[in-house]
Amino acid sequence: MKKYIPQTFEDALIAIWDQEGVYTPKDDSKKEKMYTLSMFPYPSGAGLHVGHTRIYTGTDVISRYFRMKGYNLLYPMGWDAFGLPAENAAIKAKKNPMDMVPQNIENFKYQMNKLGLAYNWSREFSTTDPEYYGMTQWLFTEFYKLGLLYKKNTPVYFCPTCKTGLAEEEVLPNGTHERCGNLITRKELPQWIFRITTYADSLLDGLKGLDWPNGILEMQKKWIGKKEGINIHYSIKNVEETVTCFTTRPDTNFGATFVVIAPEHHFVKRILSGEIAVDEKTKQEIEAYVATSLAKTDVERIAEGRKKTGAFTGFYAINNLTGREMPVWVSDFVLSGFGTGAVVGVPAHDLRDFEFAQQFGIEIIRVVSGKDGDVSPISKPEQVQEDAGTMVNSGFLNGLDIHDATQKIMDYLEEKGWGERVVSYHLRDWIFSRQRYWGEPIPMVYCESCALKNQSWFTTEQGNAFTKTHQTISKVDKELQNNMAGWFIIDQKTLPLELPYMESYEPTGTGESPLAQATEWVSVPCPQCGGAARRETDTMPNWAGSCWYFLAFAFWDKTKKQPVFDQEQIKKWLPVDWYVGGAEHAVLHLLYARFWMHVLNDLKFIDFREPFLRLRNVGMVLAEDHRKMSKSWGNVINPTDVVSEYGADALRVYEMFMAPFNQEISWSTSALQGAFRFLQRLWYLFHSETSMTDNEAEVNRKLRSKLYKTIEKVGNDIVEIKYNTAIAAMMEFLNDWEKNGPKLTREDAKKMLQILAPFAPFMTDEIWRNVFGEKESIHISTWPTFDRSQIETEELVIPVQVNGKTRSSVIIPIADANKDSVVKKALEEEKLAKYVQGREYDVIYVEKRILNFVVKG
RNA sequence: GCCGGGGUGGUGGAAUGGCAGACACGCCAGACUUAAAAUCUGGUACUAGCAAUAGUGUGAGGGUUCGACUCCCUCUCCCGGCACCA
Repeated sequence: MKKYIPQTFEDALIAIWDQEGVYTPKDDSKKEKMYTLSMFPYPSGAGLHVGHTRIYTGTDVISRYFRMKGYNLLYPMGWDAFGLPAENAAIKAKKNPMDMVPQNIENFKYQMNKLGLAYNWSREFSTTDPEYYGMTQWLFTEFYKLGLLYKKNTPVYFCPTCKTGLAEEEVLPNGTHERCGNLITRKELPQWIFRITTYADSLLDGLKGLDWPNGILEMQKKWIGKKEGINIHYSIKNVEETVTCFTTRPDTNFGATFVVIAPEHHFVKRILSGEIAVDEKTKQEIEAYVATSLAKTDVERIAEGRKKTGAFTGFYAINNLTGREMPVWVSDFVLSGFGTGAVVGVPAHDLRDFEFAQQFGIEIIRVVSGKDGDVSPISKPEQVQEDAGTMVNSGFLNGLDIHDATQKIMDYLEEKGWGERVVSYHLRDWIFSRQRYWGEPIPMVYCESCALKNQSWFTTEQGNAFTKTHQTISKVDKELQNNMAGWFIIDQKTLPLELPYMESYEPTGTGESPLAQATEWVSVPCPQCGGAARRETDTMPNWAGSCWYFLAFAFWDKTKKQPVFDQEQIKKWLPVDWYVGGAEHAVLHLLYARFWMHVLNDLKFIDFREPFLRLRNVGMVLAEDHRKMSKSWGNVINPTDVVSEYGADALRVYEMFMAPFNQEISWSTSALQGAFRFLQRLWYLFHSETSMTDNEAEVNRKLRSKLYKTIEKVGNDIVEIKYNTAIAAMMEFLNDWEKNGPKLTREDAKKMLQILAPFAPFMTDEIWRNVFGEKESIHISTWPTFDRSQIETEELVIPVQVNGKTRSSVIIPIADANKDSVVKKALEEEKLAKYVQGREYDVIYVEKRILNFVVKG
């Protein structure tokens, strides 16, 4: 019999599929559209790893399924090739990334084809293609016009290894850079800032109706971090100064005994500059404290834990509610970037405030009662009461629940003009410039002489007109326009602004981009006055290209000339129906891409707001030793090696079978061999004389029923991304089919082949063509239908319990599966009789499922 | 500390109120073989028993139910995320 040797047909099929155009079908608008997408990869020099194969196979299965179900499918692939890893790899290899990236892409594509991934390659592009990044730049200019982007000197996170500024989201909790793993510092640099915060509410609202994993939704919510509270203004005794504190708990304000401001607070600056007079000793103390706390690295802050430090300013803030004079302290537990950079201390009801008060001997006043009306004084950290309760010692709030008290005091403070309700967010604006070579050049020009005349794009005729017509979306304010003096958008018709090829492009570390060295490229005439001007030399971050690539797939067509931003095609295909990728992008790519789409929707460029309707996460693939695969551990599995040894189908089936799709798995070569055996056993059955027949009389009816149940289960499991149980069901069917040579009709056998096709595209098409003589690929065949009446079997097995414990079971014709017959039959069983005989009992019968005798006494 | 996910045989896992352990890996025994690999057949939660069978069993304890891996409460451990966010 013909042996199962995948190497003898897999490569040939890749060529046949390509030649027949199996995966580049005619766009058929009569069918319902379906857009399936894996997060596109950064094409590293190392090639695909087995983690990639898991995401891509998972997306491939559902895509192939939907195509067979008759959907008009968009299932593309492309390359996210700008960014630090590509550039760092190129520096190491002493090459230009422009030369290296195409080689890496070639290799990735070759490996993907080897895996039998059914991409429509006519849609392929790389974010580094000038036609593509020209549009990324165009979008940048549109965002600029709206006032969402501006340049400013800003303290930023700075990676000394990568020598570039970074966004908040790129810094890991341990203070290292998300890409390179090295420690981060801070630096003040001129940066392009993307005002994502103006979309905080929009991004939060959009999460509502998304079919995404719970954890990812929660992480985005938390990252946006919306908090509703109130800013309370406290005037400072004997000085012309007001300190504003943000709080979500104004209900406790009768218990406020001190105020703490961040070391960066403007009041501190006024004291240190001598603008506000204090005695020399206090000034020196504050100076010393501020200096040490600003010099602290994040690592030192973390190491210090919760220990409270601080310095007294010598000033007092007046609490209008109580008339109390509250000492104003400086401490670094108050963060300058959150709220107002100042907090009011209520030590009885906030653990941090308590720790601070205890450290410096400040009075503690209880204003909320604890459990059972407890109003005892608070002197230990575990007594600090942050939970709900009833107000005490709080004047007109006494007796109220804290939530009612919060509303009442807010109304009161606003009425008196002592404060106003505000909403605060954790989300920060997005630092959007990188001082690196390998990214999209920012299409802006700076003209010194126009800057002196306070001219900018906003003062041009075009700028004026635009700002007027876009007032409802545009968040441009006067201050921002003044900040942008001298800055002009390059003529959009000249896009793409191509990245110059440079012999030497290493990062400088001075805060200046390597592009500044490309003197010819940098100097341009000013679009406004025509005088000498300079191009912006920073580039966009690696996230830029991935913020809209899923739109580009809708209209990209390699077989045609220069693509245009085709709103009709976008409308037709978007949003993405199924988006598959790792959970590591929870607050990076997935937040940024949503932000761009919200803006584009406001601009009416697109007719939807949320780009990804369904998100499914893939679990990591660990090494056989349960550690992460890594060159240094020497435990890396290369998928191409696996394919040459076992074939792509075995690898695919193995990775889909090992565990639920979203769960982490450890590599297991013996389990992979099990997947290979499964395919091999099927192969033999499809090549055996005795397993199939053309004679209806020889058909095994039970087997046919099992087949139809399996077809149904596999289809259901695929759309629930339960690939492991889909494969288990097919294995179960195989076991039945193998036993004692029961027969299927050839037509039924073909159905079995079809439901396996999304998982094992090579073997199934090989058999489809060579055993069944089909002329067209199995992959463009229609998902099997079946006669439902054939599913029902004639007999049922009904388990019989006594007091909920299973003691026996009865086999009964389905027509007789009513309570009386089942009970009668059960009582004939000797095993049962001994539990039931001579005793009183109730009977619970669940139609066709179970029988339970409830014996009394 | 807070948020999210989880704890089931030797291993990966299945079952989401109705026969716990499907399916697979591993292991044991057998067949084929000079032998090994491959392949095939049978067995494989734990305890007692030659066996039929009985008892126990889904992290721990309690509850709801005729019936709980599944629902509720308390606790515990593991994984992921966030964390001096006022």
